[in-house]
Amino acid sequence: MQLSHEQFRELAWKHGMAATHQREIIFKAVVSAPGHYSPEQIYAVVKRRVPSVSLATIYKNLRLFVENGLLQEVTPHSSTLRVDGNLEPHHHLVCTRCKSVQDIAGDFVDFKRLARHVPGGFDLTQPLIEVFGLCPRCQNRKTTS
Amino acid sequence: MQLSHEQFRELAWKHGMAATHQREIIFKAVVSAPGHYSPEQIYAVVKRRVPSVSLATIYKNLRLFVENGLLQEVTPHSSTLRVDGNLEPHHHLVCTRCKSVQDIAGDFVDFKRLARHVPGGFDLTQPLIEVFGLCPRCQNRKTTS
DNA sequence: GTCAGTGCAAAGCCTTTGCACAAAT
DNA sequence: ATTTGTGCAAAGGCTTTGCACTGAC
Repeated sequence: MQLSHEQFRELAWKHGMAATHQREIIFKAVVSAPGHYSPEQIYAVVKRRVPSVSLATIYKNLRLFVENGLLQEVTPHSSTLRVDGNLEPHHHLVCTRCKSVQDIAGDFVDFKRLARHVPGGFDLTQPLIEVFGLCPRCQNRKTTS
Repeated sequence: MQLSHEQFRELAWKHGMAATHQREIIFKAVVSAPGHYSPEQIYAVVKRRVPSVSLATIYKNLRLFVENGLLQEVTPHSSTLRVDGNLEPHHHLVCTRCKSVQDIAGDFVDFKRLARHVPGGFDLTQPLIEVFGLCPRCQNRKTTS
């Protein structure tokens, strides 16, 4: 995705964020190409253009972007280890905001079609599927909290 | 799930693990009821029956169970923050073992059916779906590494 | 001029590791 | 007897926080 300076300013203002130089570089670093980036990777890229930038600034801004819905996390999950006490095949419904997880059943996935989009050799014999959304509680909390 | 002492021993042996007392209590603590448990939670439960147990033992065994396929992680993901440079709606295909993530497209999800299984009020307006499996590389690595 | 953002260093969690002792095979 | 597991304490990695300075509005 390509974004002009003006477009970024508007986007930032729309979400009540100041349009700082660092912030713009960070955002562009993430969306300039599809990919799944770690804070360190983004730090390295941003540092080329803003050598004084700190990793803490990267973290603060990524978090802000995610909270405001400008970016998505690859893993909208709690980052702590959880193991599943349910050994039956089932799927998960996860709240993007509060990270709560509940089990869901149901055959809403067309595995034949899915198989067509999955690269050859990828093993889906025990498929677990996670669906992300916003739980009722979190919808009622104002956007930026 | 209920499991007899004998059943656990067999299960352990089948995977080349010694059937220790702690290990059995830990496993049963996880599978005795469906739920998504943190190591701390399991620690608390196990400690009631084996007061000398340490948190490190919980971690070591949970990891072992997951590696051997006796348990599933709720989040079979890298635990570090990643943001997505792809702002278009898309889904993820994640390798349970090496945690690699790739984008997949395709309409393999029946959202009407899905909606039927999702509790009322859960917002799926921007659904992100993650499908877990084993990538070709990881299939070729032997099970216990 | 005011308020929000940045950068630094320090603190905080969660998780893993190394090692001596204990238990399982 | 040998091998594998346990428990402790210490180390490690990733992420957040507090605070003075800087820059946006």
